[in-house]
Amino acid sequence: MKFQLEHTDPKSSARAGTITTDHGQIQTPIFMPVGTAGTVKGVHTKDLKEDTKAQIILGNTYHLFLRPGTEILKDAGGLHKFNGWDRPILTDSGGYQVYSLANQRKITEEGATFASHIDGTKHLFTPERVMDIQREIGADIIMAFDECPPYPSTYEYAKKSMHMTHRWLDRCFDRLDQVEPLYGYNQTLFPIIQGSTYEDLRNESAEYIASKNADGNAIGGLSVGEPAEEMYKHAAGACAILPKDKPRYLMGVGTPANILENISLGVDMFDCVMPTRNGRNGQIFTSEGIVNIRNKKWENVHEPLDPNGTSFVDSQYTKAYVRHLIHSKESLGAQIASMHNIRFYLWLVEQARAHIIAGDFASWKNEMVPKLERRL
RNA sequence: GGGGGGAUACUCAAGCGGCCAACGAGGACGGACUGUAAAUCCGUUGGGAAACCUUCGCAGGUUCGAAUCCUGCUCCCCCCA
Repeated sequence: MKFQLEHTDPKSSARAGTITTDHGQIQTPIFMPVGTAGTVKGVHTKDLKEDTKAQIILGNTYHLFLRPGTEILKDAGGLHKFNGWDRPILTDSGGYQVYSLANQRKITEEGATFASHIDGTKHLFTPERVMDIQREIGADIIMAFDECPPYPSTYEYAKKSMHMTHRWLDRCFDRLDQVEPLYGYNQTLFPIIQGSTYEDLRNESAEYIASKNADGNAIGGLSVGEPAEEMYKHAAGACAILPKDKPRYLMGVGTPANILENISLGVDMFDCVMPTRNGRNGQIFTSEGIVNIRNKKWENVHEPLDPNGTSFVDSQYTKAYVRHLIHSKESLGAQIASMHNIRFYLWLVEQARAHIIAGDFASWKNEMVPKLERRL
């Protein structure tokens, strides 16, 4: 994997660049739709490619390991072959599940023991095992196995956890050196900054991660319930330390406004379940604000979901119709909402990129953010 | 014609003397959702800010007290002829 930094905004830290992988290029800044179980829920790969214009999607190590399991993925020839997505894929390591499935896990220096949320079976994830599984899944970008401490965490806990994540990182790199990719293309490991919301810890972590000289770096431990200002502060702190010539990935972020603010701070890559999950639950993100499509006020509004929308679902379907579908629990409603939201997120980062290249990103961003946060 | 069962809030449906403005489900309305245990979860749903007022087919009655017991009426369903 290679990263070419092409433009930097004169009035902010926003950047535009190109990531090149063996499955194609990614223009940054980029939003990556989440496809936990090997699918971006409710959206065909054809629509994902041709309509939403997604350039890279996520998968999840923990979920894919439990089901369908790595034997089947290996026999398929890796996740790309299995799900028919021939563009880049990034897999999360399962570190976030260590956090979100907290009530059924145990963390030790060796690794994390989980009880499967599907059948209760116990599994031990070590950094080595997680690297092996990610080899078997075969994503282009793979993530270090980390611990994402909850918000808030005590300083002592955050510090211990961060140091353990650093030791786990070394083990990830060691393992990766010993095991070749299985499918004939390269895989790149991104290490992850931790340290909860403690500035000194986060700086220490960023220094350590930067010292690894990886081809890309991730900012973790944020978007776990902290105030947005806190997130921005720590994203900025990370960007100040991480190398400029490598892509920076802020994990799990966020709202459209969050994304523009973080692009402004120097972040290049984002992922979030929001456009898909919230879309399934009736929340439509638009160029004019946030629409809860279930609300009665849209009942008889026969206008596009987003007047400036660039997905075919925007010209094809009206607010009143999508409200009807969501109310009726018709799966097409969830599908339309997901497609619209993903296309909107990608339109947003495409616009950001265009404005960075044009040199007026900062003023455009300041104009957009209040609109994006408006409740319609 | 004879016998039996039933009518409860927007709908379905519990309750069968006081703890009932009335379980539960659906619907409706509103909210939440940030590296997906989520096509999920939460709240409200007779009126009123409240004291309190009006509700359980209709009309009477028994009782300190009735959606619950009694009488009559009106509708609905089932079985027999």
